[in-house]
Amino acid sequence: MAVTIKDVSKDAAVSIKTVSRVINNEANVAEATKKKVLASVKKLGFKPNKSAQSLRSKKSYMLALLYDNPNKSYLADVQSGIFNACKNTGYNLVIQECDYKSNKLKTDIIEFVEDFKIDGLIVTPPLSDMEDFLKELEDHQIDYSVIAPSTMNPESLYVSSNDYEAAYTLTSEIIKHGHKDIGFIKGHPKHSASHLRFNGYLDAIKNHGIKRNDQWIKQGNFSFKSGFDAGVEIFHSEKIPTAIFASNDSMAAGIMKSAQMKGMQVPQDLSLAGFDDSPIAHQIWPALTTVKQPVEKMAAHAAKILIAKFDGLAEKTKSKEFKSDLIVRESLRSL
Amino acid sequence: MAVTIKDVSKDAAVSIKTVSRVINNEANVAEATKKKVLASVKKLGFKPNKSAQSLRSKKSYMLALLYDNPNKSYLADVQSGIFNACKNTGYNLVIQECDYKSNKLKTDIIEFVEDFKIDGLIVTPPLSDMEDFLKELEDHQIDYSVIAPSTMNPESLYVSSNDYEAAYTLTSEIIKHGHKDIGFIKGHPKHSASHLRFNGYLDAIKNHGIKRNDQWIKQGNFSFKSGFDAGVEIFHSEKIPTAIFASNDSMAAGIMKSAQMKGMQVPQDLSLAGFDDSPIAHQIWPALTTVKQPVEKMAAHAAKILIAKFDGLAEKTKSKEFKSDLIVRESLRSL
DNA sequence: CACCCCATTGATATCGTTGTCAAAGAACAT
DNA sequence: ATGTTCTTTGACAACGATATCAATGGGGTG
Repeated sequence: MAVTIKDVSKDAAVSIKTVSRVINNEANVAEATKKKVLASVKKLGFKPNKSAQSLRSKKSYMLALLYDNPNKSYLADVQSGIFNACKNTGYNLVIQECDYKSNKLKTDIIEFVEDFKIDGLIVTPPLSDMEDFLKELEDHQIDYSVIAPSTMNPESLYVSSNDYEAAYTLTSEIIKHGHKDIGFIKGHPKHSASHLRFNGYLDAIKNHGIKRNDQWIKQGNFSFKSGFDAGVEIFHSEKIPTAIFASNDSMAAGIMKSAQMKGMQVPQDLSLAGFDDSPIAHQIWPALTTVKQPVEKMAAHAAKILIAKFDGLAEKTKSKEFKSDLIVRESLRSL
Repeated sequence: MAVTIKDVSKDAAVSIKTVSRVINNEANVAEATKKKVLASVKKLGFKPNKSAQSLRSKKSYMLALLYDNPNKSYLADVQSGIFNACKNTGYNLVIQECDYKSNKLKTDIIEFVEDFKIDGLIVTPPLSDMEDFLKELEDHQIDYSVIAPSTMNPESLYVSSNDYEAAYTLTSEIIKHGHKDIGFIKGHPKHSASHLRFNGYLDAIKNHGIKRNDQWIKQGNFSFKSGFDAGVEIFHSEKIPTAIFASNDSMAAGIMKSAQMKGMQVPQDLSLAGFDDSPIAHQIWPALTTVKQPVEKMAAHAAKILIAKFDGLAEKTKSKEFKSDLIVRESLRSL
């Protein structure tokens, strides 16, 4: 069988409680004792049994990722980031697909957490925008950290990105390229990012003295199809914009498709910009001008602050805003 | 605190062992007793404590998904499938990113499994092609089920797809459209699917009396860039094929980009086909002719046969081959 | 020197299950 | 009627950690 705490205690000639103290980094253990125990731990290759720890301490060393997101590449990046943050911490990741529209959502998740003794949740959009859901988690004393929350409560754990600024910068860049007629495709109304990006666009054109034209502003939902449909609509207008900024890359790709089907060339007849720098952005031609968020890093940080909280290191690792990068590619041309 | 087995035993006026027997569906419990216990379980809302079960029985009720795959959409589909299969079974999913090139792979995974008492692994390409790795798992008596294995051992648990046939069918379809000059981009040499698809292509052209032209057959690695590079090379040939079949959609998109950059029109100047029906296939224009594998269903089945094995229902749920569908879209035109 | 305090340590109970094994009773054979 | 076997059940130990709380001993104080 595997090495247990008992074996270590025998080898180090101390009680099991002392071993427990050492491996849990508790205070009030003499330096010499600590060294002795750690030597035995290493020598025997002792690893605490997770189930036993979990049973006694009501912790599972499991984080859960909550998601309900159609964007597969986003999901994969988030996972990857969390995974990296968990490495060597003893924590692991369980994933949990949700339906944010389900009215059983709250009870399901709470049951799941209590069932598996999940230590903490990492919540992604659009769940991160559901205030009542987060409230419910708090009521049940469930720890969580939010990626891209709609309101940044300094008490809570979150990572955010500067969507507003990034959209402002990208819009300004389009204007710098000589464009004045700039359309915009809004994202899913339930995502707070949609509003931030839209406001960034609005403020940018306003500050550059460009008047808003609602014929060129369409509601999308982040899906390729919604971008395609928005494109079809816009291209039916009597006047067509010279550039369109879509709130994400999928929708930008949708617009590109509808433009190309109409016989328009990108960027000769129409400049395009997206958001996210998802794989599609450079897998189409011309490649999309877009904004790259450090999704992996953000997710990793979200996991880190949770784990830091559990390990009592909350002071060191705090909620944080991440900066996005503008990536200019061929889909944007100068007029 | 939560309801425990003790509470149930009191309520049902039986011993805790009997309750345990009932919830574990063990034999030799009188029908009347069983009913009584189940009534109490329901009444009190009893749920076994996973940590305690795990500690005592050395099971974790956790499956782990092993992956090392650059294709994010594939990963998301696999996850989704497994997730659905786990629903209502009491099992849950942990994900584990691996590096198939690492020489620590074997020990890392075995350590992970033993550490977390993972009940079973679901192995995806390219790990599923590493015979020595799978052998190692068996040596350690670790249960696993393989998605798309290179050799189908009737003893082992696996789900496979008919890559060879699908590639044969797709190639035949291209030929039916009047093409005789058909290029092929091979996939990652470590994936067994690459060879199956290539062989399907080879046999199809041979059986239709078309001679193989190695100038139009390039080695790729499933990445967009490798497709792009292959396209650039092929378009440097003195004679250019009228159609190219790439072993996956990303590479097909890469070829499309290189063609479009050369001023060629798809499908007017070049027909294209991919494989996988990943999101990119219909997010570019013209949309790709491709092959759709029921990835989610396959992954779900992989999880099901594992769980069935644990629950002793192995007879009912067996390894299985899944059929792919041909999807003809605009990227393929008749000559 | 007696006293107290605090840091350090260990014996033992405990978490909530499942495993072992024996006992009780029913069913069957002799 | 008696012995044998099989089904059903329960008492209690065990899994491997952490929690409680008391014991020990060295150092400081008056």
